[in-house]
Amino acid sequence: MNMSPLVTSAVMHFGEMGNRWGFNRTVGQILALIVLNEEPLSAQEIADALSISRGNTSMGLKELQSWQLIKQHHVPGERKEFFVPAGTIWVLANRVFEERRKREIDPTMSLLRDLMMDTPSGEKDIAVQARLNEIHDLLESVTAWSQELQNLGPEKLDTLMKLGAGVGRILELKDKLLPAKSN
Amino acid sequence: MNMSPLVTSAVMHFGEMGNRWGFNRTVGQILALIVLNEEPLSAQEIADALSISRGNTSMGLKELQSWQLIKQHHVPGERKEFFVPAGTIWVLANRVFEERRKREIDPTMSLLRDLMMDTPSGEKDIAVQARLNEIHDLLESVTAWSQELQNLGPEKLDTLMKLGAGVGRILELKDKLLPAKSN
DNA sequence: CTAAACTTTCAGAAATTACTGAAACTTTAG
DNA sequence: CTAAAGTTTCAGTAATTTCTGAAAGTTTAG
Repeated sequence: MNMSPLVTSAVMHFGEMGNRWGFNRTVGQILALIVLNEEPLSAQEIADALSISRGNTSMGLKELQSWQLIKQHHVPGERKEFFVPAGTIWVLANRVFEERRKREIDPTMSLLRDLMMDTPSGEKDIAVQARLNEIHDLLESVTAWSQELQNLGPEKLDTLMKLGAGVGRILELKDKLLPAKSN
Repeated sequence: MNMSPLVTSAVMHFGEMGNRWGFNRTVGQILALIVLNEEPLSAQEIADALSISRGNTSMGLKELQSWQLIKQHHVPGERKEFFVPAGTIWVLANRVFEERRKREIDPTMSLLRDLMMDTPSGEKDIAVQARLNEIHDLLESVTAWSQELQNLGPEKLDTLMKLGAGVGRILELKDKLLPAKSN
């Protein structure tokens, strides 16, 4: 399995981006390689193509599976396991998003809730709690909203995006349109 | 400047979260401290409160300024500089979002565009370019949309969020409502 | 059961990233 | 101009993260 220059560039880049996206270089490279190949790849092929150790490859694949970005693919008559992307690009992007939310936002929300329950130990702490509350509410809004978008699915999301600045206008109309909404 | 237990917990947590949010532990702690204090803080006070070196503090403040999350605040009659948050929580959240987009998405979009221009070196590369194109379009949609949200501002965003699943319904109505839209 | 084919684990090495503190620099009061 | 008050830089060190490769583990064919 030797990579074309095109694939090589893309794989290298996704490796560099990897750490910014929440996983490390190798994991990013492995993901790119699997996504860009239509043929399922074995762990050994991946290790060879990327010139990384078999052990590292194994750990990377494990991590990508824990993110649900790739899945195993059994080829009849073959002993070894092959790997393919866990879904369309849209699905993968959602998974990354979701996973990052779990790591980057949820723990903070949870802590903020706890801190808001604590008895303030003085004047200043009351103001601090107000701030924390503000942060909490913002995070809550953002997560609620991002989940909403994920539920919409790609086509509707696309409509929404094409709407662009029109969203503002629609919002203004909304009350007239859905006056008796139940939620 | 000694921190109350409440502030300490929050600061420590934001430190831990720091690296997940794109900056390091110390930078996260400094930000939390500045945001939670209504009084402007000097570099020395920050270094003391967090027990970190003056040099590290200076670098952290510099980074936070480059992210536009804090700004200097001059106290008349005082020689030293003080620091305060660069805006409301909403503004800060937007800045973080924006900055991360620049680091995490823009470089990839740019590379993808370049790779799509390259002459494919074979059969397979054509399929690869199709994939890359798909990724590019998705990223483009996401960034366009996130900018849209930022322009809405917090109040409208809030309306939108309260709407929740209603968004889907509105989308279905949209064509009837804005049949002659120009964008 | 055994051997072959393959995978995973993990201790230590390598690479990367963050932090300290002393020296260099800047600004302002006098 | 000089000294004092403050800030920034950066070489070296410390801490953290990632990677390797050999050993241990697993599965299946026969």
